[in-house]
Amino acid sequence: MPRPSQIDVQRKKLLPIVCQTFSELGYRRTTTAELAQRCQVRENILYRLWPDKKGMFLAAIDDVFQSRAEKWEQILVDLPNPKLRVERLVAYEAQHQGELGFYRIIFTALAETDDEEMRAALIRMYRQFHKRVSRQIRTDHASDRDRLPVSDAAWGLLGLATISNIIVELNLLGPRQRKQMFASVAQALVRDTV
Amino acid sequence: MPRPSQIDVQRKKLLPIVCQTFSELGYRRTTTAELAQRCQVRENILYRLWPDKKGMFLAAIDDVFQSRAEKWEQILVDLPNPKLRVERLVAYEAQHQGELGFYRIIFTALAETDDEEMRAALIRMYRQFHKRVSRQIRTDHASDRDRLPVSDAAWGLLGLATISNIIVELNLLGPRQRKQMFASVAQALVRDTV
DNA sequence: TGATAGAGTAAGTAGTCACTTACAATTATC
DNA sequence: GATAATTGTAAGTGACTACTTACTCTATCA
Repeated sequence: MPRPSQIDVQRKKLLPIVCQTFSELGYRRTTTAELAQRCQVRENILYRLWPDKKGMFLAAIDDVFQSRAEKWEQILVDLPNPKLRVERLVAYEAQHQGELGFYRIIFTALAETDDEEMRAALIRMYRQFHKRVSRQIRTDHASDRDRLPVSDAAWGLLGLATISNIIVELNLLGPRQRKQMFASVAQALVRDTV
Repeated sequence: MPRPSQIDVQRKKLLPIVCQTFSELGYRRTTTAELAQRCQVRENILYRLWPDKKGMFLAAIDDVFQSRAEKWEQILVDLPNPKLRVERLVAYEAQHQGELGFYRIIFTALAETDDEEMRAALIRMYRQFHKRVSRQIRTDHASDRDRLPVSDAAWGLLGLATISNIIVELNLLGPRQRKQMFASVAQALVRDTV
C-alpha cells in the first residue's frame, strides 16, 4: 500500500485561502481559476479536495463560525471577571466589525437558500452563533432576571451585528457613531436595568 | 414627429415582474432569457428599457423601499392613534416578514458592494428605511425621553428585521417563537420604561 | 398619406468558466 | 526495487448566457 493520502491536510491548508478569496470577491467573481492561482495549485487539484465550486464555498461557510469562535476564546482567555466579559466581546465586535469580510460569504449564501446544502450550512452556522452568544449572556448575567429572555437577546445581538456589518460596508455611519450605536443597542438588549 | 416613446410606461409596467423574478431566483439564477419570458417580451426589449442586467437589478433595489413604504402608509391610513402606530407596524412586520422575498435582492446586492452603483443603490435604500423608521418612532413616542437615542433604536430595528428575515428563511424558529422574539426585542428597543 | 421612429421578431455570437481528461512524476509501502 | 496509489502538469471542451444585429411591422403626426 503506497503513499497515504494527504487530502485532509491539504484541505485544511488551503481552506483559509479559499475563505479569504470568497470574502474578498463574493461567489460570482470568484472563479475556480482565481482560487487555483491563489492557492498556487492547478484547478483540478481543487477538484480533488472538493466535489465542485459549491463544495469549496460550503467549506468556507463552515469555517466562519469556527474562526470567529476561536478569536473570542482568545479574547476571553485572560479575563476571568464575568462582569466584563460580554462587554469586552461587544467592544471587540464593535471595533473589528466586518474586518474579515466574512459577512460577504453569508450574504451570498443567503441569496441562495433554495439550495438545500447552502441552507443546511447556514442553519448550522447561525445555530452555533446563537448558542454561543446565549451561553455568554447567561453565564455572565446569571444572577440577573432579565426582562428580555436570554435567547431573544441573543437573536437581537445577531441582528445588531448584521446591520452593523452593513453599516460599515456602506459607510452609513462614521466609525465613532457606529460604535456608540452598537454599544447602546447592545446594552439595551443585555441589561435588565440601566 | 411620429409615435411618442412609451419607454417609461413600459418600464413601470415590467418592474414588478422583474422584482418578483430577482426575489425568487436571486441574481445568478435570474437569466435575461427568463426575465424576458416572464415579461412576455423578447430579450432585446428589456435592453431598450435598461442598459444591462445590472441596470434591471438596480431598478429592483430602488423599488424595495418604495413598495414597502406604500404598504406601511396603507396600514397607518386609518389609524390615527399614535400610541398604536409603531406597535401596529411592528406587528405587521413580525407577521409578514420575508413574504415578498425582497431580502434576497438585498443580500445579493450586499455581496456585490465593490460595484459603486450597487453600493449607491443600497445606501439610498437603507437611508430611506432608517429615516422612515426614525420618524415613526419619534412621532409616536414624542413625549418619552428614551434612554436609547431614536436613531440608534431605528438601526436596532433594522437589524432585528434583518435577522428576523434570516430566521424565517432558515426556519431557525417556529412562527410563534419568532413573532414573540420580534415583539420583545422591538419593545426593548423602543420602550423607555417597561 | 407618407415619412419617421418606435415596437416587435428571430437568430446569432463572443466570451466566460466550471469541470474534465490524459498523461507524467513522485513517494510510501511490500 | 517493483507496485500502486497519490500528486502534479497542461490542455481542452462544452454549456451557458449576456448582449447584439438585422430585419419587419406599426402607429403617429405633419
